[in-house]
Amino acid sequence: MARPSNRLPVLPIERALKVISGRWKAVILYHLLDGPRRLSELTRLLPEISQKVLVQQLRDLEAHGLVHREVYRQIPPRVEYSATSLGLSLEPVMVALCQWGQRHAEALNEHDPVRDCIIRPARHGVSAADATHE
Amino acid sequence: MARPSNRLPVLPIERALKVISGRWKAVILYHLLDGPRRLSELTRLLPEISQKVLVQQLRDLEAHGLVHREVYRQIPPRVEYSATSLGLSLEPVMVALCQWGQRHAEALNEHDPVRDCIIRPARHGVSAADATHE
DNA sequence: TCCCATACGGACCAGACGGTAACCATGGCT
DNA sequence: AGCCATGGTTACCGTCTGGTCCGTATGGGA
Repeated sequence: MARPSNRLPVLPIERALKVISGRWKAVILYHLLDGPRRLSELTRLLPEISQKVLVQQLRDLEAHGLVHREVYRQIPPRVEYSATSLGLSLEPVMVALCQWGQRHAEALNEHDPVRDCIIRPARHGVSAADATHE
Repeated sequence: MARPSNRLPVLPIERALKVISGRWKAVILYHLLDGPRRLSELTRLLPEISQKVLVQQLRDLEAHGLVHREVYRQIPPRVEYSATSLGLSLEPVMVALCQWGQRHAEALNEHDPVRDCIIRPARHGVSAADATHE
């Protein structure tokens, strides 16, 4: 973890929201659910995010204990970001949020084509129970 | 509903987060789970929020279909805010967020006294199945 | 006539947040 | 010497958000 985690809200729900409601945090976390990713991988997976912002969001997630950052001293450098167990434990909550978001979209502007849920909607045989770190 | 709901993010999870992650929205919504509340009631229940900000948050919630605003033309004026069915449907998600928030608090700074969850942790005989509006 | 309660609305402001663009350090390869 | 890839960082900036303070409209009651 980077810093001793600056003061978060005391109410659990506000704390939870504060921790995951950054502009790209949910999407980033989603891409880490399947295992570690290098920064360059994430950059390629999420071209809409500038690298600076990506690093920023990752560092926030790290500071809040959701993401682990592993540096391999190689040339060229290799840095891997992975979800901690705390980060992984957020998945069901994210799924719930996603499902509610779909419901919300249907309830309001049903004319809009309902987009696929980025958070896995239903898992069959998945292997997200490995490198957990922290 | 106030406005036709300005464009929300397309990804369901981002949409959900955008809709509920205002500074006071979760807490406000919590207080509406049990039924309609007058603005003055909410002001008294949540003294830390200035009335202007309270109205602001309520109007956002209304614009996004989570809250219904009922005006009674009386003197002095009477305005009641209540959760719509869409708003009520968010409760389980908020509970999940709250539980995860507690877990997060314990995982990081367990020395801090774990605060009670503002979102009802387990309900016994509750009557939140009434005025639903929308 | 003045004051009260209710339910706002506008002016103004400071900080957080996200975004662009450019720069930097390392060491291998040619 | 110059270029490449990786993984950053720094400077700067515009917008959004929440916050304070104060004004306003209505009509009842003293």
